[in-house]
Amino acid sequence: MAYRTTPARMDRDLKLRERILGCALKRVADGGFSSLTMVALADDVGIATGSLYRHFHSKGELAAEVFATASGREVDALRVVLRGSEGSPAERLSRGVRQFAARAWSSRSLAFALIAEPVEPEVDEQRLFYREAYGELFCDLLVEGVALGEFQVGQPRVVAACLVGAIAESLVGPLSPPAWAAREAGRPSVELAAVSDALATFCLRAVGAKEPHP
Amino acid sequence: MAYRTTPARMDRDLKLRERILGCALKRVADGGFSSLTMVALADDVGIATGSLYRHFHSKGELAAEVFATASGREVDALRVVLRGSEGSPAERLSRGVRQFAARAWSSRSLAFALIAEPVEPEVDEQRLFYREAYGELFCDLLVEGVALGEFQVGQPRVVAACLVGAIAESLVGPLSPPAWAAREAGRPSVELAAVSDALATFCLRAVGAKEPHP
Amino acid sequence: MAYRTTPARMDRDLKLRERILGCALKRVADGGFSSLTMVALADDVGIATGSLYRHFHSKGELAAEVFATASGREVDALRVVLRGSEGSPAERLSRGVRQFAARAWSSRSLAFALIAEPVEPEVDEQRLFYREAYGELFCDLLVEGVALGEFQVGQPRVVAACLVGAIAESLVGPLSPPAWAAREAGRPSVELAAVSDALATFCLRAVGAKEPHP
Amino acid sequence: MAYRTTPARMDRDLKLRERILGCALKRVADGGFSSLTMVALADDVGIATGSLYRHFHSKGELAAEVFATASGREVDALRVVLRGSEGSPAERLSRGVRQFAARAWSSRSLAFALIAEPVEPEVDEQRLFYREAYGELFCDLLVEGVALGEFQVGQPRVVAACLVGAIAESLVGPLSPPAWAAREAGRPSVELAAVSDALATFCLRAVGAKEPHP
DNA sequence: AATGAATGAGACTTCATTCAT
DNA sequence: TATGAATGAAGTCTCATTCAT
Repeated sequence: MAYRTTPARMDRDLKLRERILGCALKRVADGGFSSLTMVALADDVGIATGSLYRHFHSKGELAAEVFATASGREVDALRVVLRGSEGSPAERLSRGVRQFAARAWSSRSLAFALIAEPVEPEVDEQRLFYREAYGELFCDLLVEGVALGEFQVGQPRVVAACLVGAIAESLVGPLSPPAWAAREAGRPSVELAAVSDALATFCLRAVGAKEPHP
Repeated sequence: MAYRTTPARMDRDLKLRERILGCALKRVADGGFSSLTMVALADDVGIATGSLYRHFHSKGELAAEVFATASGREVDALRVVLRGSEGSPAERLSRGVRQFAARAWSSRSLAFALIAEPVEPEVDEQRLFYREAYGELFCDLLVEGVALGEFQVGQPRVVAACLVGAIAESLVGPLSPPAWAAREAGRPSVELAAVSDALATFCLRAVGAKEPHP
Repeated sequence: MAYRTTPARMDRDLKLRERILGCALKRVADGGFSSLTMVALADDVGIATGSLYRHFHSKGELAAEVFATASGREVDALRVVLRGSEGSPAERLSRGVRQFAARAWSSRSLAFALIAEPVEPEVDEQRLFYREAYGELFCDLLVEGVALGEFQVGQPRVVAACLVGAIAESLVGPLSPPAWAAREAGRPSVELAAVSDALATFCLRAVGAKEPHP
Repeated sequence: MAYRTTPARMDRDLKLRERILGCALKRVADGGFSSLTMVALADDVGIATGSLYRHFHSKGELAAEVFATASGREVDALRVVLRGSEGSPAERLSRGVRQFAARAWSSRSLAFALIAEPVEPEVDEQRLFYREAYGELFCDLLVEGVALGEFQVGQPRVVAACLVGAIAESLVGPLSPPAWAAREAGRPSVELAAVSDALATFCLRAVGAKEPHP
């Protein structure tokens, strides 16, 4: 009652909240988001199910915060390198990219859960399959271009994946329901044509194409 | 015997199967994979729940086929342009990328469901948010590099997204559980260092950095 | 229409009916009664599901007839030996028992399905467990009695199982719902006391107890 | 922590668990194992379906425990008489058999469900019918043997049932899939010939045949 | 008469959320 | 305040039976 503002309590609550998030993160890292159930989580933490709801209004909120926590760390780490480190932008870009890859590598399964979230196992299989299918198409083209002296690409498979990712990601923003709603509400939003142009230029340059095409 | 192979019957069956897939695709496009339930789907199609199981052994199989159908179309369309159209590789790459974007645009929400699969709605929100956060970091760097004359980038926001996508996607393959298993079984597999190098080169070139860095 | 009594048709129908029963028997022998489904059976026979219902009103009827067919064969074989063969009753009894065991042995899984029908796998496990538990109790007693020179038993484990079976089976009749109903309807029926006495005498003699106890 | 081990709570839980088992037992006794469904059971107990799963992992586990509970009581009761009571082995055997019969009698339908588990009602009918058919064959032989002074049998019908039970039960063990697997894996296991011999001797003695036959 | 796709009730199971203690 | 048993809606899947073709 006269409880709610006791500093000691606030402190304890904060600690508990973070312990919950820590356990949840561990669960997601080990078994993906689908293994994050409230009962199992409460058990991990050593508290009652109902007590979770003192700290999070719903499971969705909790899951979102788990995602945010994990991603937040990565964004912070990236910020340090990209903004705060020495060297030219190109050096920092290179360094940032490499660090990102190295960090993801060191927490493989968490990174996988964050980047490629599982829905149904069979669907996941398909996703990997089609990602490779796209990649292969680009890969063939890259090899051909390299043979003609038109492209400069050392590892066509990796570069092909990069192209797939670049294309997909550049579209996620504009395609996302919020962006959509914005557009329909008349608010300013990126146009497809602009994205398309920028994307094409990006890809051509990335593969070392001789001259920038329109 | 009389009946079993009647063309009319086969035709009707094929049509029903495709009608089911069609309705399922619509559901996924409208509400993501999480809105694809057998009861709701059967209701959409106007048949009994059990009847779905005459055409698909399990929900997973159905969902996988929905994914495959939708993705397959895109892969096919891309193949035509990338492999079968006229022009130099660079021209074809450019054309392919633009077509991909245009097609995704025309089926916005399905494309979104395929590229950025929903888990819990709140988690999805976070994903978009953090994708932007990553993007913003890169964007700042791009702007800085452009100001210094080090990078050549017209639409920093889009290019930043491309970078995020390229990085994530190039890692999805090596990070995926199957790739993992392969590595642990001693089978050959792409090494992180190689990916990392190729990735860095890719990014630097894509942003028009003057000189290729290590 | 003028169809129903054509001899040829009747003949064909009889043959089909028996083919159905044959396939059903095979199914039960291979996978127990739980693997007997109408769709699978129709598939085995090579006819339509609905056609099964021309020969059997319901699945229950079909299953009952499968049971009857299989058991009928055994009863017939037993009758030949018990009634129709040469030798004294004791010789015939001995011969009949041995034949029964040998036949069951040669169609192990069908015999098991008939004698110890599966319900739920876990329940089955328990049944076997408790049959052994009963058996062990009797076994201990037999060993003790043999040591005291009171019983004459060569294979206590087998004899213990025989005791369990004799007791259970002698009760199945009187315990069965039909027998019950008969009793309640005032119709004559075996009394528990009589069964109990006969059972005890049977068991004592069977284990070679020196003197018949009351 | 405050709560988790409260005696009152543990007591209530135990009571609920036992209440569930009690209701399940009643269901099985009344309608056999096939009438034991989770929805119906939850309804009987007056709780939600899902609550059953707090006490039992699956329906199979629950059903197995019902079986075990009921059978366990009988085994315990039998043990007391067979092992723990006074008198010679023969006296104890006689007493045990009679007690078993009396107890089964007092819970007629449960005993019936345990001893002769229902699959499909119609199949059950057949089983009873054929048990009688076997019995009748033996009965005739017994009557004949008695008339010749070769057998000593007071109640041929009951003794005939005992013979059927003894034969079936002595075979259930060796015929059971586990025993099978053991044999195929080369592990020692009872041989048919041994069972057959012991069985024949058992039966001949049990019917008071003058001389032991091979 | 034969077909077999369709039916649809009903079985088991999971899990976010609530609320009496 | 914390607890955690209970809830109950919702999901997937099975299969005997029917009936239009």
